[in-house]
Amino acid sequence: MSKIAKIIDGKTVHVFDKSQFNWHEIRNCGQIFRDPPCEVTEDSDKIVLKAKKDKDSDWLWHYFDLETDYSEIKNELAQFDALGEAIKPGGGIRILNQPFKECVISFIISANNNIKRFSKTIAQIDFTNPEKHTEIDFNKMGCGYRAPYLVSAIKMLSTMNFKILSELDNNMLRKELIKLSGVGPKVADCIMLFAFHRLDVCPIDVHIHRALKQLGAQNADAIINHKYAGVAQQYIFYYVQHLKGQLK
DNA sequence: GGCCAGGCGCGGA
DNA sequence: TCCGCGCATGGC
Repeated sequence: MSKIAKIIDGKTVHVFDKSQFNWHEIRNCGQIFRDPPCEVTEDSDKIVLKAKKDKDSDWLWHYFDLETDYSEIKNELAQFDALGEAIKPGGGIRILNQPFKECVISFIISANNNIKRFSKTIAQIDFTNPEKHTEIDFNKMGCGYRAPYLVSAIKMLSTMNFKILSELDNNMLRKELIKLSGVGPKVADCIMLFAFHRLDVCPIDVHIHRALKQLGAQNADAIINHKYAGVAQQYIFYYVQHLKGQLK
């Protein structure tokens, strides 16, 4: 039984360890770009999550990965001197279990785009029924040249089985995901981390490379290949955004 | 006003 | 298999 949180009733979850749950940090570490799928309110001694309409507390439990103790992950990553400082500002980060389709669609749109712009696009998408959006719809939402990729990928998604994909190892899974149009190595890694919870997968881009160098990581390879490399990546991403002062 | 954005698809070598 | 290029469009 988790010491972090407790299911109170069918719609409510209480998170008692406030040091490892912070929606602002979860929202701004680069894994998700929209409002939470539940009410999040803070009490003096706990955080209260209340599920919306079609969701329930079991769903929230899985979505927020409340079984996992992130203090242990933080301790493990803190062995790297270069990460010591980077972990501090985003201590409340958790890696979500995002719905597969939503994750694929979101990260296709993120490619060669900026966060502010594509967040606005993502806010307009109906993720419960993405099949209903046409190429013209996606164009109106500002998807640009990615509109046909999205239509094609969404169609292909309906032939894919999340459970079967879940059983593949990292290399095989990446290979399958790249078959989706608009999905290359970088977007595939994001999907693996944020929808398949492959915490060892570390989406690498120039920012992360630069940040590791800036943090003085002589052992960047050891970090990138660590079993929690993906989580480390999220602390680094948040840390950089935090320093840039670009967080709302 | 020009460069950039959490890259990717495509054609040619 | 590996380059180099073009790409919609708003933010800055």
